Amino acid sequence: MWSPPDQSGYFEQVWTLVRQIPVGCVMSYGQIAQALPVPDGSNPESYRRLGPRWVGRAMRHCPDDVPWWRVINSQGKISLPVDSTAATRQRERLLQEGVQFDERGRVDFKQFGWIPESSET
DNA sequence: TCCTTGACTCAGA
DNA sequence: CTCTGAGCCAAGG
Repeated sequence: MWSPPDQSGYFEQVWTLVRQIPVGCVMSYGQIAQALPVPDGSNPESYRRLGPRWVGRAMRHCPDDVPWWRVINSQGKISLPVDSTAATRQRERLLQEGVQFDERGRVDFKQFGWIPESSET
């Protein structure tokens, strides 16, 4: 959906940030969008709405070296169809890394959520 | 060419 | 806590 002016560049920013998520931690699409700078040609208000979806799109096109499974929605749940192979694989990977799921299949951000150090070195 | 469909989030009932 | 509806733009059938 609605790509930013520089989709490729934005995607790379997303991937770069996702690659920084430590093992055993998770981030939401919204957090990622919020942590990234507002793309040129887009105002903060619109970006607040579109950002998360752009991040989601970036995840769908992410390279193999991006830990996409550490990205979930703001509800702490996997944002993929429950039946899908991808969703199952994501849950398995997170469990492997020590991320625990609620009885309702939710991850507690207070425990596993990761906030970027504002700006890394 | 028109219509459907998106790895989302927030607010309200 | 769970469920619904709105916001926004482009690509594919």
